[in-house]
Amino acid sequence: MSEPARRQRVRVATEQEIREHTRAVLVTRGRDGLTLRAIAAELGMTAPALYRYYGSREDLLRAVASDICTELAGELAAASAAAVGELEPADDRRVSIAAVFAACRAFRRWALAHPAEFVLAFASTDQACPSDCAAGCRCGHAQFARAFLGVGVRLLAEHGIRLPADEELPPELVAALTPYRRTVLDTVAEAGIAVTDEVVTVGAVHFFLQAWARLYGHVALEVLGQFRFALDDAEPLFESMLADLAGHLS
Amino acid sequence: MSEPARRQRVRVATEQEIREHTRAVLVTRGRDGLTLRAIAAELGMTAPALYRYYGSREDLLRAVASDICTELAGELAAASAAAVGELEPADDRRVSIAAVFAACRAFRRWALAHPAEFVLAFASTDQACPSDCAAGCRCGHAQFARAFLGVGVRLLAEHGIRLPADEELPPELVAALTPYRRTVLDTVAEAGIAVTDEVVTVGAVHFFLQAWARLYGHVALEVLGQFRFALDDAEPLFESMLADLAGHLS
DNA sequence: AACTTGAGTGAACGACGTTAACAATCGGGG
DNA sequence: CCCCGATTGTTAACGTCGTTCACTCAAGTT
Repeated sequence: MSEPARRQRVRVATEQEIREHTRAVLVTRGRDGLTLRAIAAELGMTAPALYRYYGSREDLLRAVASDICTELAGELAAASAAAVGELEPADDRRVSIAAVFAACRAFRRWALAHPAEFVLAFASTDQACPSDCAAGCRCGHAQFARAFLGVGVRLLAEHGIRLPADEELPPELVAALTPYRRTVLDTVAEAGIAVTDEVVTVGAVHFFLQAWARLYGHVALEVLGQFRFALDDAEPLFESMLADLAGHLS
Repeated sequence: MSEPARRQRVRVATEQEIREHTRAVLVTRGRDGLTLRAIAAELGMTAPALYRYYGSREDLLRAVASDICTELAGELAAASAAAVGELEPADDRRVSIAAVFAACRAFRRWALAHPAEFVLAFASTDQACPSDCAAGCRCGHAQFARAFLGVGVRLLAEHGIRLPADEELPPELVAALTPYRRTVLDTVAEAGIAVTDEVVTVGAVHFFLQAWARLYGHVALEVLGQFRFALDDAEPLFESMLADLAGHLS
């Protein structure tokens, strides 16, 4: 029975190799130069061979975008862990805040260093989820959100954070967020992070989504070059955004 | 001498007609169906004729994106003015805040109603400014920012708003923002809005850019469908963001 | 009336995504 | 061992794309 498994293994390896070379072509030749023939040539193949592995160019790009999100999620977790390692473990909540900051800065740095990949994975309509992107979805954004949730939930769980109580939020906001709160709880539990239900409040997921929108907004504007009309260097603006977020948490 | 001017007029009219039909094709057939042949067919022409008016497909799309920004800027100003008209003029600063809110809501509504145009004008790398997008730049984003500046500066000028003094901001942030502050002052003066220099502080432009990043971040995520992993309806989240912005202004 | 200029056409080029028909290779069962 | 079916790759080709070129034709100038 290892025989079909063997075939399967080399097939999966080829698929991965295709995605890696696709990323390489994306980086070196830009999005316009990202043709099937260029990808195949880099692999020593011809373009139609790619159709043995992916149903279409869009399928392939979707898979690559998912790869990018996975890799980025790992980098964020690593950057976060590294930042924690540099601090005294007894330094209470500052450690957790530093972990979140490190992940945010790593996201910005990565995006600026990999603009083409950022646009493909985070600023394209193409590779949106297949409609029912819910709880266990492995698609790009959800998987990537999990990385942020990891550090964020730690911050919530290990140190009491002042956030608006559910009663202070407008009822329609609570209603809109409640399903996602359940998703977060499931995701966190599945990830093995021990956390009681009371710590992940609706206010917490609200803050999380707002923070994500700010982070994404800044980084997307900067990567797309749409801050240049105002700023040469957007880093101080980014840092002040982080400081403002931290202020909400104090 | 009216003869060459006449030629010029019909030429300009044709250029505009081309851009209008380009938008129509973008809306009806989507970005993938936006081919030169489709555009030309809608005009009763053939594709090569378009090259008499635009040097390339990208040139044309850039011009269309600029058109979109101009139109949107007008809509935002109109929505803002309409909201002001609905209130008692004596209602102090609430009027100005309502004007800003109306512009923000109009931006979101427009983006959701015109996703393809939003992506073309606000989420593409292609049509970035020709590098020196500075003071008098007529390119998309700057022109569009002017519309927001209009309502924002009113808010600043007519009613004292509590914003951090320049000394409270990190010095590198002040340094990064000071050139843009001058640009804003010039833009505002050029637009005929009477405002003293003291009202447009570095803190004010800082708040303006932060607010723009939040607004853009939310709307882009929503239009690109990247909130769906969490929310069915992002409007309550949007409204809570506006409320939070207003809180910073109180 | 001859000449210049500008707008528009049709044919064509090279490259693209994709499909179809065909060759080679590989693993498992008589 | 050898043949068989599946898998993986090839080449040739189709239709469409952006773009260029050579050409026509009408309008305006002198």
